[in-house]
Amino acid sequence: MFIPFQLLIPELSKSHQTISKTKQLHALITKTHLSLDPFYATKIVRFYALNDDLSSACNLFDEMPNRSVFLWNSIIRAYARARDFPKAFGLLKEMVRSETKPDSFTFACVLRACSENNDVDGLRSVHGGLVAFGLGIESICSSALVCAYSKLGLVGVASKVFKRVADPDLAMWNSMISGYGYCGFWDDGLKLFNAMRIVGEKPDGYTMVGLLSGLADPGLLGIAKGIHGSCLKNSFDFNVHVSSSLVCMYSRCNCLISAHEVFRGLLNPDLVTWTALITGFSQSGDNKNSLAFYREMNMKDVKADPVLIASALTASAQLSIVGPGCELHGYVLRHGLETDIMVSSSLIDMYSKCGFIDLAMLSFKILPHEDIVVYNAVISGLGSHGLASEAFRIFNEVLEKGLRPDESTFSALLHACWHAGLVNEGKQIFSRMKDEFDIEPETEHYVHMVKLLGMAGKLKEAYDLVTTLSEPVDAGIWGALLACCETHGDSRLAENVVHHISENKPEKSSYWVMLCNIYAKEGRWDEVKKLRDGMTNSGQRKTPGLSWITGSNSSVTSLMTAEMP
DNA sequence: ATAGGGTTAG
Repeated sequence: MFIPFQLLIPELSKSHQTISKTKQLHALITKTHLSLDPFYATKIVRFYALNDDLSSACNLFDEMPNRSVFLWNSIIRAYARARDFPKAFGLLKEMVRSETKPDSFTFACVLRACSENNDVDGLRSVHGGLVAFGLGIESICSSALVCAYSKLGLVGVASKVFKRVADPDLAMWNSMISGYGYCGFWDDGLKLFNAMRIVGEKPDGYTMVGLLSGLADPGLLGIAKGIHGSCLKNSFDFNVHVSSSLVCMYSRCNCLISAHEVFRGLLNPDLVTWTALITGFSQSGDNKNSLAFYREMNMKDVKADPVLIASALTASAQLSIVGPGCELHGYVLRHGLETDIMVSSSLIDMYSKCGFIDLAMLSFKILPHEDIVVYNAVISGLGSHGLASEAFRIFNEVLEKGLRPDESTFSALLHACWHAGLVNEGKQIFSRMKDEFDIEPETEHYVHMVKLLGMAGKLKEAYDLVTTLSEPVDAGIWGALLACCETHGDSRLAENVVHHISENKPEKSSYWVMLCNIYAKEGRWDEVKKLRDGMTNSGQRKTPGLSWITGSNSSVTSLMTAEMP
Protein backbone atom coordinates (compact mmCIF):
# COMPACT_ATOMS: atom_id res chain seq x y z
CA MET A 1 0.00 0.00 0.00
CA PHE A 2 1.29 3.39 -0.99
CA ILE A 3 -0.06 6.78 0.04
CA PRO A 4 -0.41 9.12 -2.97
CA PHE A 5 0.71 12.69 -2.46
CA GLN A 6 -2.85 14.07 -2.77
CA LEU A 7 -3.82 12.12 0.33
CA LEU A 8 -1.03 13.52 2.50
CA ILE A 9 -3.03 16.36 4.07
CA PRO A 10 -6.24 14.35 4.63
CA GLU A 11 -4.22 11.54 6.22
CA LEU A 12 -2.32 13.97 8.43
CA SER A 13 -5.58 15.57 9.57
CA LYS A 14 -6.82 12.35 11.10
CA SER A 15 -6.46 11.98 14.83
CA HIS A 16 -4.90 8.52 14.74
CA GLN A 17 -2.90 6.42 12.27
CA THR A 18 -1.57 2.89 12.30
CA ILE A 19 2.17 2.44 12.67
CA SER A 20 2.61 1.30 9.05
CA LYS A 21 0.71 4.32 7.65
CA THR A 22 2.74 6.57 9.93
CA LYS A 23 5.96 5.14 8.51
CA GLN A 24 4.70 5.71 4.97
CA LEU A 25 3.77 9.29 5.78
CA HIS A 26 7.22 9.76 7.29
CA ALA A 27 8.84 8.40 4.09
CA LEU A 28 6.60 10.59 1.93
CA ILE A 29 7.53 13.87 3.57
CA THR A 30 11.21 12.95 3.52
CA LYS A 31 11.08 12.15 -0.21
CA THR A 32 9.20 15.34 -1.12
CA HIS A 33 11.37 17.54 1.15
CA LEU A 34 8.25 18.59 3.01
CA SER A 35 10.24 17.68 6.10
CA LEU A 36 11.74 21.15 5.82
CA ASP A 37 8.41 22.39 7.19
CA PRO A 38 7.95 21.28 10.82
CA PHE A 39 4.15 21.28 10.44
CA TYR A 40 4.18 17.83 8.81
CA ALA A 41 6.72 16.35 11.18
CA THR A 42 4.69 17.49 14.20
CA LYS A 43 1.72 15.44 13.03
CA ILE A 44 3.86 12.38 12.40
CA VAL A 45 5.62 12.64 15.78
CA ARG A 46 2.15 12.55 17.34
CA PHE A 47 1.22 9.43 15.39
CA TYR A 48 4.43 7.70 16.44
CA ALA A 49 3.77 8.65 20.06
CA LEU A 50 0.21 7.29 19.88
CA ASN A 51 1.69 4.00 18.64
CA ASP A 52 4.29 3.99 21.43
CA ASP A 53 7.13 4.11 18.91
CA LEU A 54 9.25 6.78 20.54
CA SER A 55 12.51 5.86 18.87
CA SER A 56 11.01 6.49 15.42
CA ALA A 57 9.53 9.76 16.70
CA CYS A 58 12.94 10.71 18.01
CA ASN A 59 14.65 9.80 14.69
CA LEU A 60 12.24 12.00 12.81
CA PHE A 61 12.79 14.82 15.30
CA ASP A 62 16.57 14.50 14.95
CA GLU A 63 16.33 14.68 11.16
CA MET A 64 14.42 17.93 11.24
CA PRO A 65 16.49 21.00 10.46
CA ASN A 66 13.71 23.42 11.46
CA ARG A 67 11.99 22.87 14.74
CA SER A 68 8.89 24.86 15.65
CA VAL A 69 7.51 25.22 19.16
CA PHE A 70 4.86 22.73 18.10
CA LEU A 71 7.44 20.14 17.10
CA TRP A 72 9.45 20.60 20.29
CA ASN A 73 6.34 20.38 22.45
CA SER A 74 5.07 17.26 20.75
CA ILE A 75 8.32 15.35 21.25
CA ILE A 76 8.70 16.49 24.87
CA ARG A 77 5.10 15.59 25.53
CA ALA A 78 5.61 12.17 23.96
CA TYR A 79 8.49 11.34 26.31
CA ALA A 80 6.74 12.82 29.34
CA ARG A 81 3.64 10.72 28.66
CA ALA A 82 5.76 7.61 28.24
CA ARG A 83 7.25 8.41 31.67
CA ASP A 84 10.76 8.76 30.27
CA PHE A 85 11.32 11.80 32.45
CA PRO A 86 15.12 12.09 32.07
CA LYS A 87 14.69 12.28 28.29
CA ALA A 88 11.83 14.80 28.55
CA PHE A 89 13.94 16.89 30.90
CA GLY A 90 16.99 16.67 28.65
CA LEU A 91 14.93 17.82 25.66
CA LEU A 92 13.62 20.80 27.63
CA LYS A 93 17.19 21.83 28.49
CA GLU A 94 18.18 21.44 24.85
CA MET A 95 15.17 23.52 23.80
CA VAL A 96 16.05 26.31 26.22
CA ARG A 97 19.49 26.56 24.56
CA SER A 98 18.02 26.38 21.03
CA GLU A 99 16.60 29.20 18.94
CA THR A 100 13.02 28.13 19.60
CA LYS A 101 12.01 29.26 23.04
CA PRO A 102 9.67 27.18 25.18
CA ASP A 103 6.17 28.49 25.80
CA SER A 104 3.66 27.95 28.58
CA PHE A 105 2.57 24.61 27.11
CA THR A 106 6.11 23.27 27.13
CA PHE A 107 6.43 24.08 30.81
CA ALA A 108 2.96 22.80 31.69
CA CYS A 109 3.85 19.45 30.20
CA VAL A 110 7.18 19.18 32.04
CA LEU A 111 5.60 20.33 35.31
CA ARG A 112 3.13 17.50 35.09
CA ALA A 113 6.01 15.09 34.48
CA CYS A 114 7.75 16.38 37.64
CA SER A 115 4.74 15.70 39.80
CA GLU A 116 4.20 12.24 38.30
CA ASN A 117 7.88 11.52 38.94
CA ASN A 118 7.74 12.81 42.54
CA ASP A 119 10.58 15.12 41.57
CA VAL A 120 10.45 18.15 43.88
CA ASP A 121 13.93 19.37 42.89
CA GLY A 122 13.03 19.11 39.21
CA LEU A 123 9.80 20.97 39.87
CA ARG A 124 11.62 23.83 41.59
CA SER A 125 14.13 24.13 38.80
CA VAL A 126 11.45 24.11 36.09
CA HIS A 127 9.58 26.72 38.14
CA GLY A 128 12.72 28.87 38.11
CA GLY A 129 13.07 28.31 34.38
CA LEU A 130 9.57 29.42 33.52
CA VAL A 131 9.89 32.54 35.69
CA ALA A 132 13.05 33.39 33.73
CA PHE A 133 10.98 33.20 30.55
CA GLY A 134 8.48 35.66 32.00
CA LEU A 135 5.75 33.05 32.49
CA GLY A 136 5.58 33.27 36.29
CA ILE A 137 2.06 34.67 36.47
CA GLU A 138 0.78 33.33 33.17
CA SER A 139 -2.42 31.35 33.74
CA ILE A 140 -1.53 28.02 32.09
CA CYS A 141 1.84 27.80 33.83
CA SER A 142 0.42 28.93 37.14
CA SER A 143 -2.36 26.36 37.22
CA ALA A 144 0.09 23.64 36.20
CA LEU A 145 2.41 24.84 39.01
CA VAL A 146 -0.40 24.83 41.57
CA CYS A 147 -1.33 21.27 40.59
CA ALA A 148 2.22 20.00 40.55
CA TYR A 149 3.15 21.51 43.93
CA SER A 150 0.01 20.27 45.61
CA LYS A 151 0.33 16.78 44.18
CA LEU A 152 3.75 16.66 45.82
CA GLY A 153 2.23 17.81 49.10
CA LEU A 154 3.66 21.35 48.95
CA VAL A 155 0.28 23.03 49.14
CA GLY A 156 1.83 26.07 50.84
CA VAL A 157 3.99 26.79 47.80
CA ALA A 158 0.98 26.12 45.56
CA SER A 159 -1.07 28.68 47.41
CA LYS A 160 1.73 31.25 47.09
CA VAL A 161 1.69 30.75 43.33
CA PHE A 162 -2.09 31.01 43.33
CA LYS A 163 -2.09 34.26 45.30
CA ARG A 164 0.22 35.91 42.78
CA VAL A 165 -2.35 35.48 40.02
CA ALA A 166 -4.47 38.61 39.93
CA ASP A 167 -7.53 37.33 38.09
CA PRO A 168 -7.72 33.53 38.30
CA ASP A 169 -9.73 31.73 35.63
CA LEU A 170 -11.92 28.72 36.36
CA ALA A 171 -9.11 26.19 35.78
CA MET A 172 -6.92 28.12 38.19
CA TRP A 173 -9.58 28.15 40.94
CA ASN A 174 -10.15 24.45 40.35
CA SER A 175 -6.46 23.63 40.54
CA MET A 176 -6.12 25.34 43.89
CA ILE A 177 -9.33 23.84 45.31
CA SER A 178 -8.32 20.31 44.29
CA GLY A 179 -4.81 21.04 45.53
CA TYR A 180 -6.24 21.66 48.99
CA GLY A 181 -8.29 18.51 48.47
CA TYR A 182 -5.28 16.24 47.78
CA CYS A 183 -3.57 17.48 50.88
CA GLY A 184 -6.66 17.02 53.03
CA PHE A 185 -7.22 20.74 53.69
CA TRP A 186 -10.90 20.51 52.90
CA ASP A 187 -11.66 23.61 54.99
CA ASP A 188 -9.27 25.77 52.95
CA GLY A 189 -10.86 24.33 49.81
CA LEU A 190 -14.29 25.29 51.07
CA LYS A 191 -13.11 28.81 51.90
CA LEU A 192 -11.73 29.18 48.39
CA PHE A 193 -14.96 27.80 46.96
CA ASN A 194 -16.88 30.56 48.73
CA ALA A 195 -14.36 33.20 47.65
CA MET A 196 -14.77 32.00 44.09
CA ARG A 197 -18.54 32.39 44.20
CA ILE A 198 -18.26 35.88 45.71
CA VAL A 199 -16.27 37.08 42.69
CA GLY A 200 -18.95 35.56 40.48
CA GLU A 201 -17.02 32.58 39.06
CA LYS A 202 -19.39 29.67 38.39
CA PRO A 203 -18.13 26.30 39.64
CA ASP A 204 -18.18 23.24 37.39
CA GLY A 205 -17.76 19.50 37.88
CA TYR A 206 -14.01 19.82 38.48
CA THR A 207 -14.65 22.24 41.31
CA MET A 208 -16.99 19.82 43.05
CA VAL A 209 -14.63 16.88 42.58
CA GLY A 210 -11.83 18.96 44.09
CA LEU A 211 -13.95 19.82 47.11
CA LEU A 212 -15.06 16.21 47.59
CA SER A 213 -11.57 14.74 47.30
CA GLY A 214 -10.49 16.32 50.58
CA LEU A 215 -13.19 14.67 52.67
CA ALA A 216 -12.06 11.41 54.24
CA ASP A 217 -13.31 11.26 57.78
CA PRO A 218 -16.60 10.04 59.27
CA GLY A 219 -16.62 13.26 61.29
CA LEU A 220 -17.02 15.26 58.11
CA LEU A 221 -20.27 13.65 57.01
CA GLY A 222 -22.23 16.83 57.70
CA ILE A 223 -19.95 18.86 55.42
CA ALA A 224 -20.06 16.04 52.87
CA LYS A 225 -23.86 16.04 52.78
CA GLY A 226 -23.83 19.81 52.31
CA ILE A 227 -21.52 19.61 49.30
CA HIS A 228 -23.56 16.68 47.98
CA GLY A 229 -26.67 18.84 48.24
CA SER A 230 -24.98 21.61 46.34
CA CYS A 231 -24.05 19.11 43.60
CA LEU A 232 -27.69 18.06 43.32
CA LYS A 233 -28.91 21.66 43.20
CA ASN A 234 -26.59 22.38 40.28
CA SER A 235 -27.33 19.08 38.53
CA PHE A 236 -23.65 18.10 38.78
CA ASP A 237 -24.78 14.59 39.72
CA PHE A 238 -25.20 13.94 35.99
CA ASN A 239 -21.43 14.32 35.64
CA VAL A 240 -19.82 10.87 35.93
CA HIS A 241 -16.74 12.26 37.65
CA VAL A 242 -18.80 14.04 40.27
CA SER A 243 -20.96 11.01 41.00
CA SER A 244 -17.98 8.70 41.17
CA SER A 245 -16.27 11.17 43.53
CA LEU A 246 -19.38 11.17 45.69
CA VAL A 247 -19.27 7.38 45.91
CA CYS A 248 -15.55 7.44 46.80
CA MET A 249 -15.96 10.22 49.28
CA TYR A 250 -18.80 8.46 51.14
CA SER A 251 -16.70 5.27 51.15
CA ARG A 252 -13.70 7.13 52.60
CA CYS A 253 -16.00 8.57 55.27
CA ASN A 254 -17.07 5.01 56.03
CA CYS A 255 -20.65 5.80 55.12
CA LEU A 256 -21.31 2.94 52.73
CA ILE A 257 -25.07 3.42 52.97
CA SER A 258 -24.80 6.84 51.33
CA ALA A 259 -22.19 5.57 48.87
CA HIS A 260 -24.59 2.84 47.86
CA GLU A 261 -27.49 5.29 47.66
CA VAL A 262 -25.59 7.59 45.30
CA PHE A 263 -24.53 4.58 43.25
CA ARG A 264 -28.09 3.27 42.94
CA GLY A 265 -29.21 6.65 41.68
CA LEU A 266 -26.99 6.35 38.61
CA LEU A 267 -28.39 5.15 35.31
CA ASN A 268 -25.16 3.84 33.88
CA PRO A 269 -22.40 3.58 36.47
CA ASP A 270 -19.05 3.26 34.70
CA LEU A 271 -16.10 1.08 35.63
CA VAL A 272 -14.59 3.76 37.85
CA THR A 273 -17.80 4.10 39.84
CA TRP A 274 -18.19 0.34 40.21
CA THR A 275 -14.59 0.16 41.42
CA ALA A 276 -15.21 2.96 43.90
CA LEU A 277 -18.12 1.06 45.40
CA ILE A 278 -16.44 -2.36 45.40
CA THR A 279 -13.24 -0.98 46.93
CA GLY A 280 -15.23 1.10 49.40
CA PHE A 281 -17.03 -1.93 50.80
CA SER A 282 -13.83 -3.94 50.94
CA GLN A 283 -11.92 -1.18 52.74
CA SER A 284 -14.66 -0.78 55.31
CA GLY A 285 -14.29 -4.50 56.06
CA ASP A 286 -17.46 -5.67 54.29
CA ASN A 287 -15.70 -7.96 51.85
CA LYS A 288 -18.75 -10.15 51.30
CA ASN A 289 -20.76 -7.28 49.88
CA SER A 290 -17.73 -6.09 47.98
CA LEU A 291 -17.59 -9.41 46.10
CA ALA A 292 -21.38 -9.47 45.73
CA PHE A 293 -21.18 -6.13 43.91
CA TYR A 294 -18.36 -7.47 41.78
CA ARG A 295 -20.64 -10.35 40.70
CA GLU A 296 -23.50 -7.96 40.04
CA MET A 297 -21.20 -5.92 37.83
CA ASN A 298 -20.26 -9.01 35.86
CA MET A 299 -23.92 -9.53 34.96
CA LYS A 300 -23.95 -6.11 33.31
CA ASP A 301 -21.85 -5.35 30.31
CA VAL A 302 -19.00 -3.69 32.19
CA LYS A 303 -15.53 -5.12 31.60
CA ALA A 304 -13.21 -5.31 34.60
CA ASP A 305 -9.74 -3.82 34.30
CA PRO A 306 -6.56 -4.50 36.34
CA VAL A 307 -7.47 -1.95 39.00
CA LEU A 308 -10.82 -3.55 39.70
CA ILE A 309 -9.44 -7.09 39.58
CA ALA A 310 -6.76 -6.16 42.09
CA SER A 311 -9.40 -4.70 44.38
CA ALA A 312 -11.64 -7.78 44.11
CA LEU A 313 -8.64 -10.02 44.78
CA THR A 314 -7.87 -8.02 47.91
CA ALA A 315 -11.46 -8.56 49.08
CA SER A 316 -11.11 -12.33 48.56
CA ALA A 317 -7.75 -12.33 50.36
CA GLN A 318 -9.31 -10.62 53.35
CA LEU A 319 -12.07 -13.21 53.46
CA SER A 320 -9.44 -15.98 53.27
CA ILE A 321 -11.73 -17.97 50.98
CA VAL A 322 -9.98 -19.21 47.90
CA GLY A 323 -13.11 -19.82 45.77
CA PRO A 324 -13.78 -16.29 44.53
CA GLY A 325 -10.03 -15.75 44.23
CA CYS A 326 -9.74 -18.73 41.88
CA GLU A 327 -12.63 -17.41 39.79
CA LEU A 328 -10.81 -14.10 39.53
CA HIS A 329 -7.61 -15.91 38.60
CA GLY A 330 -9.54 -17.52 35.74
CA TYR A 331 -10.68 -14.10 34.55
CA VAL A 332 -7.10 -12.85 34.77
CA LEU A 333 -5.83 -15.69 32.58
CA ARG A 334 -8.63 -15.36 30.03
CA HIS A 335 -7.92 -11.67 29.61
CA GLY A 336 -4.15 -11.86 29.66
CA LEU A 337 -3.84 -9.67 32.76
CA GLU A 338 -1.40 -11.92 34.64
CA THR A 339 1.64 -9.77 33.96
CA ASP A 340 0.02 -6.59 35.28
CA ILE A 341 1.85 -5.59 38.45
CA MET A 342 -1.22 -4.72 40.48
CA VAL A 343 -3.02 -7.88 39.40
CA SER A 344 -0.12 -10.26 39.95
CA SER A 345 0.87 -8.88 43.33
CA SER A 346 -2.73 -9.11 44.56
CA LEU A 347 -2.98 -12.62 43.14
CA ILE A 348 0.13 -13.68 45.07
CA ASP A 349 -1.21 -11.99 48.18
CA MET A 350 -4.63 -13.63 47.77
CA TYR A 351 -3.24 -17.16 47.43
CA SER A 352 -0.88 -16.77 50.35
CA LYS A 353 -3.54 -15.23 52.63
CA CYS A 354 -5.85 -18.13 51.73
CA GLY A 355 -3.14 -20.56 52.78
CA PHE A 356 -1.99 -21.66 49.32
CA ILE A 357 1.62 -20.51 49.33
CA ASP A 358 2.51 -23.00 46.58
CA LEU A 359 -0.09 -21.44 44.24
CA ALA A 360 1.22 -18.00 45.17
CA MET A 361 4.73 -19.11 44.20
CA LEU A 362 3.41 -20.58 40.96
CA SER A 363 1.84 -17.25 39.99
CA PHE A 364 5.09 -15.54 40.94
CA LYS A 365 7.28 -17.83 38.87
CA ILE A 366 5.55 -17.12 35.56
CA LEU A 367 6.06 -13.37 35.96
CA PRO A 368 8.74 -11.21 34.47
CA HIS A 369 10.56 -10.35 37.70
CA GLU A 370 11.16 -6.67 37.56
CA ASP A 371 8.99 -4.88 40.04
CA ILE A 372 9.55 -4.49 43.77
CA VAL A 373 5.80 -4.55 44.46
CA VAL A 374 5.57 -8.14 43.22
CA TYR A 375 8.64 -9.15 45.24
CA ASN A 376 7.13 -7.57 48.34
CA ALA A 377 3.96 -9.61 47.92
CA VAL A 378 5.89 -12.85 47.65
CA ILE A 379 8.30 -12.06 50.51
CA SER A 380 5.41 -11.18 52.76
CA GLY A 381 3.53 -14.35 51.72
CA LEU A 382 6.50 -16.59 52.45
CA GLY A 383 7.13 -14.82 55.73
CA SER A 384 3.60 -15.26 57.00
CA HIS A 385 3.88 -19.00 56.28
CA GLY A 386 6.97 -19.20 58.47
CA LEU A 387 9.26 -19.66 55.46
CA ALA A 388 11.78 -17.03 56.47
CA SER A 389 14.77 -18.53 54.70
CA GLU A 390 12.80 -18.66 51.44
CA ALA A 391 11.82 -15.03 52.00
CA PHE A 392 15.47 -14.07 52.41
CA ARG A 393 16.39 -16.03 49.30
CA ILE A 394 13.88 -13.93 47.33
CA PHE A 395 15.25 -10.79 48.98
CA ASN A 396 18.72 -11.69 47.71
CA GLU A 397 17.22 -12.13 44.26
CA VAL A 398 15.91 -8.55 44.53
CA LEU A 399 19.42 -7.32 45.29
CA GLU A 400 21.00 -9.40 42.51
CA LYS A 401 18.49 -7.93 40.05
CA GLY A 402 19.66 -4.47 41.11
CA LEU A 403 16.16 -3.55 42.32
CA ARG A 404 15.84 -1.16 45.23
CA PRO A 405 13.98 -2.64 48.20
CA ASP A 406 11.50 -0.24 49.83
CA GLU A 407 9.98 0.11 53.30
CA SER A 408 7.40 -2.61 52.60
CA THR A 409 10.17 -5.05 51.68
CA PHE A 410 11.74 -4.60 55.11
CA SER A 411 8.41 -4.73 56.82
CA ALA A 412 7.79 -8.10 55.16
CA LEU A 413 11.26 -9.38 56.10
CA LEU A 414 10.91 -8.32 59.74
CA HIS A 415 7.51 -9.97 59.85
CA ALA A 416 9.11 -13.13 58.43
CA CYS A 417 11.76 -13.07 61.18
CA TRP A 418 9.09 -12.63 63.81
CA HIS A 419 7.14 -15.62 62.49
CA ALA A 420 10.22 -17.81 62.44
CA GLY A 421 11.64 -16.46 65.71
CA LEU A 422 14.88 -15.35 64.01
CA VAL A 423 15.99 -12.63 66.44
CA ASN A 424 19.52 -12.09 65.14
CA GLU A 425 18.48 -12.05 61.49
CA GLY A 426 15.76 -9.56 62.36
CA LYS A 427 18.14 -7.24 64.18
CA GLN A 428 20.56 -7.50 61.30
CA ILE A 429 18.02 -6.63 58.61
CA PHE A 430 16.71 -3.78 60.79
CA SER A 431 20.15 -2.14 60.87
CA ARG A 432 20.86 -2.89 57.20
CA MET A 433 17.61 -1.15 56.32
CA LYS A 434 18.90 2.05 57.91
CA ASP A 435 22.63 1.85 57.18
CA GLU A 436 22.79 0.15 53.82
CA PHE A 437 19.53 1.22 52.19
CA ASP A 438 18.98 4.55 53.91
CA ILE A 439 15.35 3.83 54.81
CA GLU A 440 14.05 5.34 58.05
CA PRO A 441 12.06 2.78 60.05
CA GLU A 442 8.39 3.65 60.55
CA THR A 443 5.83 2.55 63.14
CA GLU A 444 5.21 -0.83 61.48
CA HIS A 445 8.93 -1.65 61.50
CA TYR A 446 9.18 -0.84 65.20
CA VAL A 447 6.10 -2.94 65.92
CA HIS A 448 7.74 -5.89 64.18
CA MET A 449 11.01 -5.38 66.05
CA VAL A 450 9.24 -5.13 69.40
CA LYS A 451 7.27 -8.30 68.71
CA LEU A 452 10.40 -10.09 67.54
CA LEU A 453 12.44 -9.14 70.61
CA GLY A 454 9.54 -9.46 72.98
CA MET A 455 8.51 -12.90 71.82
CA ALA A 456 12.07 -14.10 72.38
CA GLY A 457 11.82 -12.83 75.96
CA LYS A 458 14.12 -9.86 75.35
CA LEU A 459 11.60 -7.46 76.90
CA LYS A 460 14.21 -5.06 78.25
CA GLU A 461 15.86 -4.78 74.83
CA ALA A 462 12.48 -4.12 73.20
CA TYR A 463 11.70 -1.47 75.81
CA ASP A 464 15.07 0.20 75.25
CA LEU A 465 14.45 0.28 71.51
CA VAL A 466 11.10 2.00 72.00
CA THR A 467 12.51 4.59 74.39
CA THR A 468 15.01 5.71 71.72
CA LEU A 469 12.04 7.07 69.75
CA SER A 470 10.98 10.67 70.10
CA GLU A 471 7.65 11.34 71.83
CA PRO A 472 4.83 10.80 71.23
CA VAL A 473 5.45 7.16 70.41
CA ASP A 474 2.64 5.54 68.44
CA ALA A 475 0.35 3.62 70.80
CA GLY A 476 0.55 0.61 68.48
CA ILE A 477 4.24 0.19 69.37
CA TRP A 478 3.52 0.31 73.11
CA GLY A 479 0.61 -2.04 72.54
CA ALA A 480 2.88 -4.59 70.89
CA LEU A 481 5.30 -4.39 73.82
CA LEU A 482 2.45 -4.73 76.29
CA ALA A 483 1.27 -7.87 74.50
CA CYS A 484 4.78 -9.31 74.94
CA CYS A 485 4.68 -8.43 78.66
CA GLU A 486 1.40 -10.30 78.81
CA THR A 487 2.91 -13.39 77.18
CA HIS A 488 5.86 -13.40 79.56
CA GLY A 489 3.90 -12.25 82.60
CA ASP A 490 6.11 -9.23 83.32
CA SER A 491 3.80 -6.95 85.30
CA ARG A 492 6.52 -4.45 86.31
CA LEU A 493 7.40 -3.59 82.75
CA ALA A 494 3.72 -3.69 81.81
CA GLU A 495 2.89 -1.04 84.42
CA ASN A 496 5.66 1.08 83.00
CA VAL A 497 4.33 0.67 79.45
CA VAL A 498 0.76 1.45 80.45
CA HIS A 499 2.08 4.59 82.12
CA HIS A 500 3.69 5.64 78.81
CA ILE A 501 0.49 4.94 76.87
CA SER A 502 -1.80 6.71 79.28
CA GLU A 503 0.29 9.87 78.98
CA ASN A 504 -0.64 10.06 75.32
CA LYS A 505 -3.72 7.95 74.81
CA PRO A 506 -5.58 7.60 78.09
CA GLU A 507 -8.77 6.53 76.31
CA LYS A 508 -7.35 3.20 75.10
CA SER A 509 -8.98 0.80 77.51
CA SER A 510 -7.68 -2.28 75.70
CA TYR A 511 -4.24 -1.69 77.18
CA TRP A 512 -5.63 -1.67 80.69
CA VAL A 513 -7.34 -4.95 79.94
CA MET A 514 -4.01 -6.45 78.96
CA LEU A 515 -2.45 -5.29 82.22
CA CYS A 516 -5.44 -6.82 83.95
CA ASN A 517 -4.66 -10.13 82.28
CA ILE A 518 -1.08 -10.03 83.48
CA TYR A 519 -2.15 -9.46 87.08
CA ALA A 520 -4.59 -12.32 86.74
CA LYS A 521 -1.85 -14.67 85.60
CA GLU A 522 0.19 -13.71 88.64
CA GLY A 523 -2.85 -14.29 90.80
CA ARG A 524 -2.90 -10.66 91.97
CA TRP A 525 -6.69 -10.49 92.07
CA ASP A 526 -6.76 -7.36 94.19
CA GLU A 527 -4.98 -5.48 91.39
CA VAL A 528 -7.36 -7.01 88.84
CA LYS A 529 -10.35 -5.85 90.84
CA LYS A 530 -8.95 -2.34 91.21
CA LEU A 531 -8.37 -1.98 87.49
CA ARG A 532 -11.70 -3.52 86.60
CA ASP A 533 -13.65 -1.25 88.93
CA GLY A 534 -11.76 1.76 87.65
CA MET A 535 -12.65 0.89 84.10
CA THR A 536 -16.28 0.23 84.87
CA ASN A 537 -16.55 3.57 86.65
CA SER A 538 -15.07 5.48 83.71
CA GLY A 539 -17.43 3.65 81.35
CA GLN A 540 -14.60 1.76 79.63
CA ARG A 541 -16.04 -1.67 79.88
CA LYS A 542 -16.11 -2.44 76.20
CA THR A 543 -12.90 -3.84 74.80
CA PRO A 544 -12.07 -2.92 71.23
CA GLY A 545 -10.61 -5.63 69.00
CA LEU A 546 -7.19 -6.71 70.13
CA SER A 547 -6.68 -9.31 67.47
CA TRP A 548 -4.04 -7.29 65.65
CA ILE A 549 -1.85 -7.31 68.75
CA THR A 550 -2.59 -10.53 70.54
CA GLY A 551 -4.06 -12.67 67.80
CA SER A 552 -7.19 -13.24 69.88
CA ASN A 553 -9.24 -11.40 72.41
CA SER A 554 -11.24 -14.29 73.75
CA SER A 555 -9.16 -14.54 76.93
CA VAL A 556 -9.76 -10.87 77.57
CA THR A 557 -13.52 -11.13 77.27
CA SER A 558 -13.71 -14.17 79.49
CA LEU A 559 -11.58 -12.51 82.13
CA MET A 560 -13.68 -9.38 82.13
CA THR A 561 -16.85 -11.35 82.75
CA ALA A 562 -15.37 -14.04 84.98
CA GLU A 563 -16.06 -14.30 88.66
CA MET A 564 -12.94 -13.84 90.68
CA PRO A 565 -11.97 -16.34 93.38
C1' DA B 1 -2.89 25.44 9.49
C1' DT B 2 -1.16 21.87 14.34
C1' DA B 3 -1.82 20.23 20.31
C1' DG B 4 -0.79 21.87 24.22
C1' DG B 5 -2.82 23.46 31.30
C1' DG B 6 -7.30 21.80 35.78
C1' DT B 7 -11.11 16.11 37.87
C1' DT B 8 -12.31 10.23 39.21
C1' DA B 9 -10.87 4.15 41.53
C1' DG B 10 -5.70 1.87 43.02
